[in-house]
Amino acid sequence: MSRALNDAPHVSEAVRRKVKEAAAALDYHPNLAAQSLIARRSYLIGLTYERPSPSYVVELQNGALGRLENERYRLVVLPFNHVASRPEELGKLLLRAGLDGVLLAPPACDQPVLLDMIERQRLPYARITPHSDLDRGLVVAMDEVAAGHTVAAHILSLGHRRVGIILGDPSHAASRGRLEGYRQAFQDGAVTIDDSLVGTGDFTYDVGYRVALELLDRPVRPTAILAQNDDMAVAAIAAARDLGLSVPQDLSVAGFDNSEVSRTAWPPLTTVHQPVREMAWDAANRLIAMLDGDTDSDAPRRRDHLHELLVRASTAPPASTG
Amino acid sequence: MSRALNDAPHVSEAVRRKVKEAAAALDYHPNLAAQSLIARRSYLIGLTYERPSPSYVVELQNGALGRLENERYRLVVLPFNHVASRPEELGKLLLRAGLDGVLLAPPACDQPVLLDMIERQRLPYARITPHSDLDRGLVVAMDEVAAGHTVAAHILSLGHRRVGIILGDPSHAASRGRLEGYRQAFQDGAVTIDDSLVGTGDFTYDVGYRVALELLDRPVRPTAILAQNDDMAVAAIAAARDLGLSVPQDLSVAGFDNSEVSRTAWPPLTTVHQPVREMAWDAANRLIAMLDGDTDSDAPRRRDHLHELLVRASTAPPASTG
DNA sequence: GAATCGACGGTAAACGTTGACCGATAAAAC
DNA sequence: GTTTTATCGGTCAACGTTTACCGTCGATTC
Repeated sequence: MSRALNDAPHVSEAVRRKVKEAAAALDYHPNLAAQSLIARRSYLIGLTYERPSPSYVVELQNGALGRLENERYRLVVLPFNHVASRPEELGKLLLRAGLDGVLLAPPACDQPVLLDMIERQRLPYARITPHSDLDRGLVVAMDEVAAGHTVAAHILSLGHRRVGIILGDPSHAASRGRLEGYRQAFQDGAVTIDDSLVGTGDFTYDVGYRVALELLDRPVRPTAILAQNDDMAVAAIAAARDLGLSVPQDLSVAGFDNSEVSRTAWPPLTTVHQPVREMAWDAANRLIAMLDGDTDSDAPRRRDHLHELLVRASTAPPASTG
Repeated sequence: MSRALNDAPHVSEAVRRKVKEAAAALDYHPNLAAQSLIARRSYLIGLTYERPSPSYVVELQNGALGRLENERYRLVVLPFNHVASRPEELGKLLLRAGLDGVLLAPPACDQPVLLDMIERQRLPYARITPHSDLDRGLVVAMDEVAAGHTVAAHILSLGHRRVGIILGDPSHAASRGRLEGYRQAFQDGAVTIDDSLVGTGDFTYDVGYRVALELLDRPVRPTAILAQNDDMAVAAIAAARDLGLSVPQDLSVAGFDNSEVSRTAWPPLTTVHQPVREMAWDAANRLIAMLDGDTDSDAPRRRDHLHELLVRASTAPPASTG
């Protein structure tokens, strides 16, 4: 009887205890499929991401799982590459997965086609650090522009004026946001960005290395490099070392993400901490609140988390300011 | 009608086509809970692991997901810390999760209590690199002893005789296996392990750093350090640098895992590649075969994958041999 | 042209749980 | 002692599929 296990009323204590004992003795576990069928819930939450750095993925997962712990919900991981070129495929995958809700990390969270699909099917979703259509769905955001501004301002305040930039994957809106932040900081400092010192990477070490080599091969070498994530920043350090330059004496390098490599690299990277874990927790939290019908309509649909600049040993004033 | 969508016989082409069109028009998706109920299957595969390095987790996941792609099965991640001290809790978690099968990574795969529980409930499972009870369940293994032997033999062949060792978490049987491999290699080379140069870490950077500092503080400093994973090896390099030693001139360092940091570190780490992704793929493959009833009883229950020594720039002959 | 056979479409039971409903029993009030 | 009420335990429909079964219709064969 479901009433006994469910602690429902209209059941005597004696019967309840007996039923529970029997259930324990038989290692009885209620059939989740039947419960799902009647509750019209699968108790599954999806998490989609696209081949970013391992530490980012793990932070995302741990954040979401931290909230799901002690809940009935389980987390299904659904990595998917090249969303930008085939958003409908991901949509189908998500809709077929029988989820109660889905957490969308970049760049999936910025695909209008995808959002249209899952909205049509009324699949609840939360977006983690989206960069477009910020009024759609539940949004957990970090101000990428402000973060970009902070790290660029740090470099400028050290006295650097010839600054190289390694952009991330252009399909990630984060790349544009961070660049916009750089621009504003440069404007504030009355410095102009030298477009010839802006290279495009894709967030990977290998491409970052190549782009860094090109930047350092210029007749007037930059004295600092702003990389849009840590992997590319570490690559820039390696490239500098291979050219006989030492960091931070000959070249300052700043990264982005506060990933594991930023701490284990030498010198440790100056970087920007993104509270990925906290944001994933928050996204899961808000999604669950929606699913469980806690209609706190006073809760804002968007929530901003703060970034943090971590100044470590990879940045210093330029050797000779002249 | 299920027959039309299911491509079953006894359905005319016209009707089948009409049904499929209607289904597509309505964005119809069959209810997975109802299907699960009747099929007595949830089409969920669990993956349990315990707080190892991010790259290891991601490799595990990608391997398993690679096999699950284009299958009905979905992957549920179930990290669980401190299994050794509370295996029954993980057992309950797994049994309540409504899984069709579960992939057990270390150290969960070496908990007899856990295996007992899930066997009693007839939950199929595959174990990835277990170290005890190798005859229980489906086993995907790598010979840790042989791998330890290989890397230790490499260090000895370079001429090192005073070798420091940083062990991993003692609760991981891998730590013991690798150490046993070291021992055999030392024995082969007629070298004795200096127990005062053996420190115990826990696979993390921070503890690895502390242990490395202690080892390098000895009156007779080791000329090489064998770390049982890459994070601790990178920590050892950092510790050496902080003491004014350069790697590999003053100290050789070898790691384990071929993780991302081993490639991005400076100098790049000599390490042992564990085919984690392949093993996870294989484990998922064998688990699915079992679930789908492909009773290839001729398939061995255990399968060994090969390790590979990657010699990079962090190891070299000792500066002065004597 | 009638009978048999095969193919097709419809109907209904089953999966394991929940929750509403109903009858019965015991307790309380008159 | 009888009526009312509250509480408990049991029964049954429902969730959305799948699959077995059955009836019917058309086609083929004698």
